[in-house]
Amino acid sequence: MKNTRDTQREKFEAREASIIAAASTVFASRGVDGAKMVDIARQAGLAEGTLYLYYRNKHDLLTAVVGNFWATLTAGAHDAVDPDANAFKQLEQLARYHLDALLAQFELVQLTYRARGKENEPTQDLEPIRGYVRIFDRVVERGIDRGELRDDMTLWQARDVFYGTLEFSARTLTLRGKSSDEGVVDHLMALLAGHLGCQIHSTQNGSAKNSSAQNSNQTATSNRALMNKLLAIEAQLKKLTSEN
Amino acid sequence: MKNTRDTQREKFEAREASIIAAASTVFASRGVDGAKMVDIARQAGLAEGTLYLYYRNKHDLLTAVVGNFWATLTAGAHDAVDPDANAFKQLEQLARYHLDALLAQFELVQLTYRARGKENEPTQDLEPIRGYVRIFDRVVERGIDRGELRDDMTLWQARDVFYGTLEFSARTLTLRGKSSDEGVVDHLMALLAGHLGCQIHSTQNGSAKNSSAQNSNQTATSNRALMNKLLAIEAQLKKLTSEN
DNA sequence: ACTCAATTATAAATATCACTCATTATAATT
DNA sequence: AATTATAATGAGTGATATTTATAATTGAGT
Repeated sequence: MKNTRDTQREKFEAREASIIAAASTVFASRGVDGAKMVDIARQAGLAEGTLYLYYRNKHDLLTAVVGNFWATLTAGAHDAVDPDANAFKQLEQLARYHLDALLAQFELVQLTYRARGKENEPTQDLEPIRGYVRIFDRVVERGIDRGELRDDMTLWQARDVFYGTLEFSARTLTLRGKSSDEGVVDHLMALLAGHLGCQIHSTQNGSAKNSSAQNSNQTATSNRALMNKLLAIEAQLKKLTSEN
Repeated sequence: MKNTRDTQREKFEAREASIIAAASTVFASRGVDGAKMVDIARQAGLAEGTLYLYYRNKHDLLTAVVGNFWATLTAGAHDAVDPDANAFKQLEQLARYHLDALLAQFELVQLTYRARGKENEPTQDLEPIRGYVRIFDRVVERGIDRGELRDDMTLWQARDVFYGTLEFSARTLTLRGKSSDEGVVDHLMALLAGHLGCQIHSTQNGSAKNSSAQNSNQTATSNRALMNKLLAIEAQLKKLTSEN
């Protein structure tokens, strides 16, 4: 019932996978320009021409490698994020996972830039990256629904802060030869907590103005905000004691 | 007194500049792989072989183009930042200038990634970028000295947030075909203001331990915990007052 | 003004790969 | 076993980065 047809498919996909694996290591170690198609073929145990039965050209192969990389990351990210945690915890988990992954395989991240040639087809090639980014989006959207994150944020801007910061940090850490976090995630989370955090839902704190995106962050989790809160409480306490 | 020696140098540098100019346009329009050395040579009014008297190979030429780009940006940035403004204003000016520059010449930014082959020589090729980044550093350091920014921040982390966010935003905006700011700078500045802003000097909030670079961000995160505790207390208080 | 050496420019020659295709090997079907 | 269909191969082919042998240019010293 499944005999030949499926066996063929399996064989095909196995070979496809072995090509991707071979190409990944060769691209990562020698760089795109340094990677010769013959080398990749040999590494995968194939003749040069055979490669072209599976991938139209070098660029397509690169695209496949990059896509595979991000797809793998996506799978890992799902495991890394605890579905029962609150939005901040989830973002922190995602950030930590992301940074670790970048540090571990920075060469493959670099390849991503080669796969996007110019400003062109936003079709298939970017799809796996989109899927990866969507994880962030879902966490944030869920956080907003639950009232844990402010609902007036601009999603894509938050996204760029998140991924932009982490990627640049990864580059810096890689250049310095560090392979550890160095507090980057804590730093980023503190930054985001102050800005994306939602005070509106958790309190009845009647400062009506903080729905305006521009200046609400000033009130965020800063020491000043804490002090204000303390002063408010102190005032209430005073009122209470004098009433008694 | 300056006769031949200087004249030669001038001639040499003029030709060098014309090569860079030609290469910049060809690289930017056709991409690195699409750019043929012959085309660049012709564009610069030279024969193919002559190029190699000025630059060892295509990659060196690319590096020179990229270096020139960042050097130009550096010059522009100096003009864009008002030396008399406060640190926040300066950062905002720098951010706006940077984002505009990226949007205007995103192709050249992309080239930067090609010039950095692998994790290699942090020698000459990165130098102009370093110079550019140093502008940010100086603004921040000056802000700290003047007490406008907190002195317990980690400079390189702030830098990565700043440039990482702006570059990713530029990419997003470019992909969407927007050429305007779209509030990105405002957003970023609000974010940084909340986190880099100095309350220590304006208040006497004596958290003496935050001079240690490593766990200062922990303190920032625990502000959130503090706030939560405060909110809980406030709620209890409210209940108390309403019961009376 | 004229050599001569050094420098600078040139285009033809070479080397390197990505990619094609005619041929061979393998598997499926009868 | 014979025949057909499918997959794999590696010796070409062409494009182009880089080299190099040759030519032009320059400028100092006479």
